[in-house]
Amino acid sequence: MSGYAPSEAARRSGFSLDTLRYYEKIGLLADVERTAGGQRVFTDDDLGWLELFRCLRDTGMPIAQMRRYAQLAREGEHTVDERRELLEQHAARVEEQMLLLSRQYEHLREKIRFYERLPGPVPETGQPTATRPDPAVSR
Amino acid sequence: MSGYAPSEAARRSGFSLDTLRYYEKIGLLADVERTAGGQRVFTDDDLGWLELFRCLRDTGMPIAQMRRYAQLAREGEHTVDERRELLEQHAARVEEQMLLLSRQYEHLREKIRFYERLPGPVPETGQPTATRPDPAVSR
DNA sequence: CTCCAACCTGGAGCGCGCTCCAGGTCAAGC
DNA sequence: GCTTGACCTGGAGCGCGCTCCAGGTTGGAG
Repeated sequence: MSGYAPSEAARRSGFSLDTLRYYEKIGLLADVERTAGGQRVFTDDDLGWLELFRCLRDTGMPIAQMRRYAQLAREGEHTVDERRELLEQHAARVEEQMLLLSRQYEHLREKIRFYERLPGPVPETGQPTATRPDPAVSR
Repeated sequence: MSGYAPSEAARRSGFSLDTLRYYEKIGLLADVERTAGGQRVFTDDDLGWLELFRCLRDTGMPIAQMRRYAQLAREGEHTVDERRELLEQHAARVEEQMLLLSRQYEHLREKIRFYERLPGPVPETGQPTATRPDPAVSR
């Protein structure tokens, strides 16, 4: 139920072996267990952390902040407020990010719609088209 | 109505002067006009391109692809199909990106909700909590 | 016991997208 | 005409997040 070889941990977490080692080196993962011979053994708890890191990474949190979070968590219960705060601020940034992304996605779609309205290799007509063909469309 | 000094173009586009020069250097912006003395003069058309680049950049398109797009556009009307294709494929990637982002945002929210349910500095109870406190939550 | 694939370490290198710098030129205001 | 701040160029440097490498060790299968 617990105790995964590095390759297995990589497979399950979706991070590369190198990344797992890197995360440990910079102090994201701390106290990863070892065999007598020094090979890493990842626990379910480690995998839980990795899942969290993936979430934070996918949402664009810089590593320095993840480190801070992990550090706080290791310091104990008295840091829960700060941890929640950190996550909430991050969530707020993610919301902005999603908003921007969907706005820009709409622009992109608009631009594509323009291309679809082109019937074929007909010279672009209408619109105060500039000398260079392309933009002027999305405005 | 047309003809902006570099600083003005930077202000309007939101890109830094260095970035504008960089974009020209690598061939994103081509044929930027110059004064007799060699200083750049940006047109409305240039600003249109910059707006497009911002859209593509904000949605995560790598510069190499933007370059390709700009190149195609410069080649003329016979590349419209390829350009549309390029944008459509990009839009598809953006959709995936938005999906991933909102999924991970939900995880984040879930995690925050966990913190909010903590009444105070009470030891975490319930759940098969691991030795290390923090993750195990978001699973 | 032997083999070999998986693992270890410290440190160098990389790809991206800028950003900064030195040393020189331009041009608008006085 | 002079000053001064905006601009020019080529090229080096940077911050991030890995990724790769050399050279050595471990440990399970046969």
